[in-house]
Amino acid sequence: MSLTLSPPQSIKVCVVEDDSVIRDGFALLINGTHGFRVMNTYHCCEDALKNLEHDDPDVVLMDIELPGMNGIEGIGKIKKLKPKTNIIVITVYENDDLVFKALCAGAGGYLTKNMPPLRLLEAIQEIQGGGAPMSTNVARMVVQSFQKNRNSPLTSRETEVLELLSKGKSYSTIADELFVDKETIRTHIKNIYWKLEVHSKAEAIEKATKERLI
Amino acid sequence: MSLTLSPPQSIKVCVVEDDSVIRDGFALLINGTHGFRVMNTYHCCEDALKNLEHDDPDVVLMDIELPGMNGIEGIGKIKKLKPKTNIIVITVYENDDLVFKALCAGAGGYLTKNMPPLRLLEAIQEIQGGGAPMSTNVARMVVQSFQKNRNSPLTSRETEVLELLSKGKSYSTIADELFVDKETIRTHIKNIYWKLEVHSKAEAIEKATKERLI
DNA sequence: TTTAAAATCCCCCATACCGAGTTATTCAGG
DNA sequence: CCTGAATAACTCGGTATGGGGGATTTTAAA
Repeated sequence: MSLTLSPPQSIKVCVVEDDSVIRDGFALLINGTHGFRVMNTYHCCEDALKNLEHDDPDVVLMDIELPGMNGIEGIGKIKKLKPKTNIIVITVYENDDLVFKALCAGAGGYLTKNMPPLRLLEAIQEIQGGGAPMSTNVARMVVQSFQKNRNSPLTSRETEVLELLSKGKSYSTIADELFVDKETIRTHIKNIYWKLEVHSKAEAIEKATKERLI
Repeated sequence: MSLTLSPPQSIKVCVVEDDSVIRDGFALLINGTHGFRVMNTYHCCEDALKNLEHDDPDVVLMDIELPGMNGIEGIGKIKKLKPKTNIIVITVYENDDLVFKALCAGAGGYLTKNMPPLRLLEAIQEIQGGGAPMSTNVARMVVQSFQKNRNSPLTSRETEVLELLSKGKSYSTIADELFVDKETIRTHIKNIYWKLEVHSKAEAIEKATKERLI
């Protein structure tokens, strides 16, 4: 019989959240549920990082706006120290910029604070089971990020050329890959520049990326 | 009092699925639930496209492997004709390639056929409510696609340079943006090429993208 | 504190690339 | 039949790129 305080199948959780009411609420909910155990709670990333090795959490619930280091930075540092830790962002902010920064930094889930409490427990299980818990809006943002603008001013050939250009290929290489003359590619690119109202490769790629033409 | 066959708040659904058992199962489930209505079911995209204007569905449930046009192509054509239609892919295949192709083509959700039946109804409501229903594995794939390789051989400065290079910027532009000399950028790029064992910009970007270094 | 890695800068060279301007042919779809 | 799309050709001047060499300074790790 094991003498540890929690059974081995318990999911070890840390909470990083500056609002003590929310922090304690989460801790209470999680600790009060069989199969979960809160190792520690913190009001800032700095403290959480100090004890990360000792706490050895499976899942970290992470706020974004925090005193000192913000949550995005914190995610990066936790992932660097312990790459297998699963991090779920829990915040009130749901704007594109923050969502993508958090995911790029290594977050494996993204929820908003107005979720029903039981959703939190589901999410922790979901991320441990190989999923990626997301709020409705975040899921949509993420999926939409794959989709192109359907009102592109570019023809399909022009889009094709611009895509290859954005991969760093030269006019000659593109010409070879598309089995046409280099001059044809030059003409396509001139037309692309004219349509996008730009005067260089970098501007074209920037504009096309921003408007999701490629 | 309205004389239409379904109340205005009913979600109009079409099913495209070549297995008649599954197709009829879905239709029965959806039509048997208040607030949902199946407009039509099809065994191939071609037929679904012919009646798309008439059916005017809010949501299309789309299989991938189909006789004739495959589901990915079908998604693109439906979105072209009626961009506001929400499409949920329902398939047995969950590999990266198919998932990303489907999302790029315009799918707004992606589920597997082994889901519990009620999940289908939830998913239809979810996508109509601005969400993006995904199976556990698909959600994880999608989130992981934002994350970089944490074992990059490149230094942070080199990564920064390669990122700007991949945006189509020239050595001089990169130098200006990073407030260093062009010669410094050239050295960084030489080191990047050496580390990645490549000999050109395009190769470097290709390799870095594949290994998620940028 | 010694060392190694990272970041910075400089030179040469030859080729290929790029942006701008202009014109023109072929072909498919409405 | 006419427009848009894709294709191709020409010139011109300047820039970018890849490869070679060497050097210094700053930072981080051992």
